[in-house]
Amino acid sequence: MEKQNLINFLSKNLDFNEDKISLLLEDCQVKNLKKHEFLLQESEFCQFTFFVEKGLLRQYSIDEKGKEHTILFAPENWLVSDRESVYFNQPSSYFIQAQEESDVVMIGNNFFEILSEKIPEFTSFNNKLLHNHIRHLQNRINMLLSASAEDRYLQFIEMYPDILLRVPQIMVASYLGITPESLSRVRKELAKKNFKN
Amino acid sequence: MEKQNLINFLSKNLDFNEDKISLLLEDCQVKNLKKHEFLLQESEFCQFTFFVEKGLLRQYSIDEKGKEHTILFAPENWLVSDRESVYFNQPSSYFIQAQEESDVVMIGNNFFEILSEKIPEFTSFNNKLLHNHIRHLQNRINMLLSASAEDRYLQFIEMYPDILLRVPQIMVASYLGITPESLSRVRKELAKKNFKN
DNA sequence: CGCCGAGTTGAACTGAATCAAGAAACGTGG
DNA sequence: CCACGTTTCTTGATTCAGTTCAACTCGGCG
Repeated sequence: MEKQNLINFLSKNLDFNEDKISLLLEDCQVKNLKKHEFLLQESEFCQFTFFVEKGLLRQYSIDEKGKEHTILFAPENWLVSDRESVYFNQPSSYFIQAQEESDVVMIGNNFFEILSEKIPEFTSFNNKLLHNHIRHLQNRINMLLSASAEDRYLQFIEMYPDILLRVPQIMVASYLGITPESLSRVRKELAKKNFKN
Repeated sequence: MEKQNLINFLSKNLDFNEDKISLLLEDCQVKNLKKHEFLLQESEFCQFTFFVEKGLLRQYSIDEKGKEHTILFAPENWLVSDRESVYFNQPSSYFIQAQEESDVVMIGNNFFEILSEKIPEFTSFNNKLLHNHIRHLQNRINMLLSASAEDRYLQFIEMYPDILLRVPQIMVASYLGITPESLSRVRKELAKKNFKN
């Protein structure tokens, strides 16, 4: 079944049997995306939360000078959305793009409410997701406030070793808030150090 | 009544009458803090969410090099907490300190659950708070990724004109992720520009 | 085969950090 | 309420991490 990862994800966290969840998910579409296809573009209203069944998504913004800033990489079993756009009904300032050929479950905005009604415990699960999100953002702010280019890169390797191998360096750089050239130099330095030790 | 701001805040958002809310808040302590007094210190477990009735709180971290990084300023009617510590039961990596003489309502960690039970609509209000928090953090990340020292300062003035006047520059600098010296120069430059125009 | 985006490297530049010193503002205890 | 020490703010000189610009290589894809 094409939504298997999402079903696992929910049934594991909700302790609700797979068949019932499968039933609830019936009217969520699954979309197959080619590499570089967009799920959301700047100024659009974000209509869905996306669950990545397969592949890799990237959420990013483009600033006034035309520079890309990667907000998030979302590999298998991750959720992506522009909560600001969804929740406050604003046009989004982000792009969400498939970085690889991907399968995505499109979760409508009202779906969470529906789920809350049918599964009481879903509310607290949703809460957990929000808290996780907050934790994640908070840590990133801390990193941006305190760490050098090298430290950021090391932290990134530690946290997302798999992603490093799946995206071009230029995008890692835009996640870390440094230029691709700087990242290239940081890597060179690290290689030198590791060779010495 | 000493919790009046919190009562207003909740009754406005919950459309629940003041007396009932007042009753529910009965077992929340109010604490008066002298300037520089701490509500939370690094490595402690955060036991409360704090609602600022009066005064100004600051949440910050200290990195390995001993530098302070301001996470948040919380003036009247703001909530502060280390959600990561509260929710995931971890020792906190933050300090929460009174920046002025302040009155704070201490909201116990189970209080939100209690409220959810008694006021069904509270759940969605809480949701809104979490989304707001996420929006706030997300915007800050965007700023840190894309804006220069001067831009950050201008954004700060725009967003928190009142706070600017209530805290030393050194703390604004630590919020913006720049040194106090740099902030001083940015201000000087801006003063020059404004004089010309 | 030829092209284009990604990565590397070098040289010059620059925004911000660091270090240092002096002036002003603050607060604490006598 | 004054006096003293501490913190904050400013300014200058210097340094440095990271950016910018430009040239060249490499690997993949049409």
